[in-house]
Amino acid sequence: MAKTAPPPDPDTSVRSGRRTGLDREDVVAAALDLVEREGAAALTMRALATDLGVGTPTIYWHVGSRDELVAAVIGLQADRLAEQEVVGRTARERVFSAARHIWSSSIEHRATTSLAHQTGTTSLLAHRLEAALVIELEAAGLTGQVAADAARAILMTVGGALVLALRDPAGYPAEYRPDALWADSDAPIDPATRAALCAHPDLDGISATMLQAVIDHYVPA
Amino acid sequence: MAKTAPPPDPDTSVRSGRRTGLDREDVVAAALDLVEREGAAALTMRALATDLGVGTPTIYWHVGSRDELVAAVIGLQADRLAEQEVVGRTARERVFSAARHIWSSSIEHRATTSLAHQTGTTSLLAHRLEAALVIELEAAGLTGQVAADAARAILMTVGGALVLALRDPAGYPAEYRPDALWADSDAPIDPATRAALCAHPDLDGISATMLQAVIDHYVPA
DNA sequence: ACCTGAACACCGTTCAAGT
DNA sequence: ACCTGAACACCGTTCAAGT
Repeated sequence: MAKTAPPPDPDTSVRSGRRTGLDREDVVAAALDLVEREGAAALTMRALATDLGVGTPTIYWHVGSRDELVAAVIGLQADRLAEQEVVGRTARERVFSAARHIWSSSIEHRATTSLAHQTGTTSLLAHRLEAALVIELEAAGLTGQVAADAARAILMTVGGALVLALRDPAGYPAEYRPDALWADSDAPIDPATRAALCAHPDLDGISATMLQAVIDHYVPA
Repeated sequence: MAKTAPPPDPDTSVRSGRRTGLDREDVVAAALDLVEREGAAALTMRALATDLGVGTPTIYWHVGSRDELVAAVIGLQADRLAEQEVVGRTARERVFSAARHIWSSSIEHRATTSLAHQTGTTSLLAHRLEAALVIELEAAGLTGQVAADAARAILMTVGGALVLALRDPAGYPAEYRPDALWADSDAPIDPATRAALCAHPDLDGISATMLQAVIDHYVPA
């Protein structure tokens, strides 16, 4: 539903000579595509330029710098996520729905989420969904500081689960992986507990449970 | 209380000629010091080599690669954090104390925490304090899956607050800062709520409140 | 206004060569 | 065993120059 730019003048869209008919919008979309395809680390100015068939300085002309490009990419992704519809009949159900959208879309587009995470632009990525959350909270009767606190508490719950979900065990040496740490730990811990700590956690389930608890605490039934 | 290496042979400690008397331990300690002093981004192999007065390849000889160096740095910081003592009389108080250690030390050493965050080694940084948490949970009567779930829920709560606390507003363009996003947002939100969302959140307070709620949920009184 | 080739100062990493 | 100088292939960024 995002407003799409009208097609450029046919004469300039014929990419003869130096004009490529490239738009800032095109550059940002290609960057997001690159991240989703090949991961956050693959987003280099040169790789993006190659994808678009232009020289590297062209990217700079359109977006200014890599930091601005990243911000624009995260912003675009945020726009796309904002299309998701909040469902549910009760206030609690609808708040839960909005919060779960943040969780599931972050997992689904984990490369982009990681990019936001690494660059500290998470608030930008979450902002639209956060707004949806606040609207539902207000519909449930919360306003002012209480609504803001509730929104933050919910965001913290989702964000905390994402920190655990998005860390890449393949990213660092094997002896530093969580399961190896617990297996090798000399802490006086019960074997059953140790086994549970080594196992792959059900983050989706824990996250949902905590989310429900936080929402029940803030939103009246 | 970490075992310190005995002083090297006096003859080799005289840094004449090629021997520098440098240890892997020294390299990692200098790297951690560099991060704490100048931030996560300042940790480059060349800067570290300059700090230590050696050539860059020397760093590689001692630590292998930058990824391994980062893992070792985070591990060293984890060891230092582990010295903090858990206090409190009741089980809930002690679990709360252990969890707050994770929060406060992460804030206090935010540069190192950011480094762990960016490189996906958070689990490594938190592991020792996590172990302390599990020990207190077991002392409170939880074992196996329940203890592991409780530990994860507590970690998620702390981690979520850290995501919000550690993002650097100066890092990206002004128009993408959280307060600007809320001020410019066209979402139908009550002015009082909007103002509360623009204001600097009391993360320390929210974090403590949520932590207490999670602990009360898992740990019997 | 839009785009390029060529260069700058960085980065992680390697490797033959020294002692 | 430990350390170096020099190089490699990358990176973000800039800039004079083109149309």
